[in-house]
Amino acid sequence: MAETAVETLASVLRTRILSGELAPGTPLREEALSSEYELGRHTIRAALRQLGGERLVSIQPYSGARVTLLDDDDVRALMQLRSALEGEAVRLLNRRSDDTTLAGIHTANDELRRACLDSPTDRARIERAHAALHHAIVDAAGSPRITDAHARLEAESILFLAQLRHVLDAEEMIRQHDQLVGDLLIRGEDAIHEHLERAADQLIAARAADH
Amino acid sequence: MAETAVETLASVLRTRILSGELAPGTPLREEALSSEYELGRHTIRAALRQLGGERLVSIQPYSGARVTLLDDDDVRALMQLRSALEGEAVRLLNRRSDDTTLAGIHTANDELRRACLDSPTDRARIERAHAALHHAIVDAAGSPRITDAHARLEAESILFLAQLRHVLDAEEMIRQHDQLVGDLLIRGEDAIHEHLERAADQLIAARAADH
DNA sequence: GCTCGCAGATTGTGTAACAATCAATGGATG
DNA sequence: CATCCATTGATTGTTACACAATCTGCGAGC
Repeated sequence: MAETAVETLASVLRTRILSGELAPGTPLREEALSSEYELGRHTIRAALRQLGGERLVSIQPYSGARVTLLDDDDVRALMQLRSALEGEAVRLLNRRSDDTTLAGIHTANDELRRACLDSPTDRARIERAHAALHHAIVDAAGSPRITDAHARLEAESILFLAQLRHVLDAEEMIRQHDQLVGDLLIRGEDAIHEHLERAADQLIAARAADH
Repeated sequence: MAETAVETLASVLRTRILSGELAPGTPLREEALSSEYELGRHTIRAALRQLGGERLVSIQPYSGARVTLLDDDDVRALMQLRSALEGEAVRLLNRRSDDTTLAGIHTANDELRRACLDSPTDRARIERAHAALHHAIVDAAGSPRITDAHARLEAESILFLAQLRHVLDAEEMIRQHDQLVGDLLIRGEDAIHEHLERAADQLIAARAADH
């Protein structure tokens, strides 16, 4: 059955990164990981290389690996991809749009609201709920292919959310998503395009502000 | 200035894979690469792990790395992403649609036709031209963010083309793209959605045929 | 205060060795 | 003759050690 050490390590680190425990920018030192997990340095390096290929960590020669900090271009490219894909999902959704398919979206939005109100400081929970809502929207389109395609962007999207933490408080999070869900049927794809573009703009503007 | 050995190796292998010199399914043996490039096995392994993260090679425990063979689900997810993105590009394109922006598309299509007629056996050249045409369509939308997002899918798209080789001959390639370019302005995004879906279906059907 | 250079820390790469697993070969058996 | 199983050879997975290459921060000297 043999899951190799490199694979398990990569998957553990991936989880720690996506949960926000390892924040974007955090350095990942080989010796530290080596003694923490009791694995040889080469094993660590292989796992880091793999995560590098997945864009979850960035590797600078002779300076080491750190959790990826998405730069402005990364953010815009990622959001454009999501925008195109989620927009397509919404278009399909509005073509079928029976009430049962929308139930999942409202449930997910309620869950997000509850997370924001119950535990506004537990960002990991909020981010999971946030990702789940967007996932639900894509799912509601009823195309397994779109769901697959969206899943491929999910890891990086969560990385984006981890950076958005300091920009968007829980209240604003609720407000924006209530509006999104309310507008979905009326304004269609434009609603989600705007929603995603606003998020990207907010992060980029906030970063420009602390110059 | 120090480009590390792992990086150069990864980039050399990437090029060889995307040029089609290393066909999908080809095994990549560590010892062989080690003596071919005169590098230690660990260096090879690190590069392979990175390419694994980029999805260009698939690594099976204790059985080694091979150039990724996209399965049906991979193909559908990739095409759905491209479809959403290129569809978005076409929508933008038709909103501006001045003649100069279209010139690039026609040039690229002419180049593709020339490649198919001049050297129908030089698949690498045809694939470059093919990728360039789709790239030109996305470029014509005039949004650098969409271009960025599309670039991220390009490597895997070329991998898809490498597998499409045995399914689509040069003649059919010309026909489908002449139709696509002709329909772009009239039918808009639907034209490109159909174009991409047909390509995916053809590959999947052909594979089902040799069971 | 600034620059230079040195020293320590960290990463990059290689070699050697061995364990773990796979794959194919070949017999033993029905 | 076909089938199953075991052995063997090839390949990958992992480690330890060594050393080179490079970065980084700190202090000496100006």
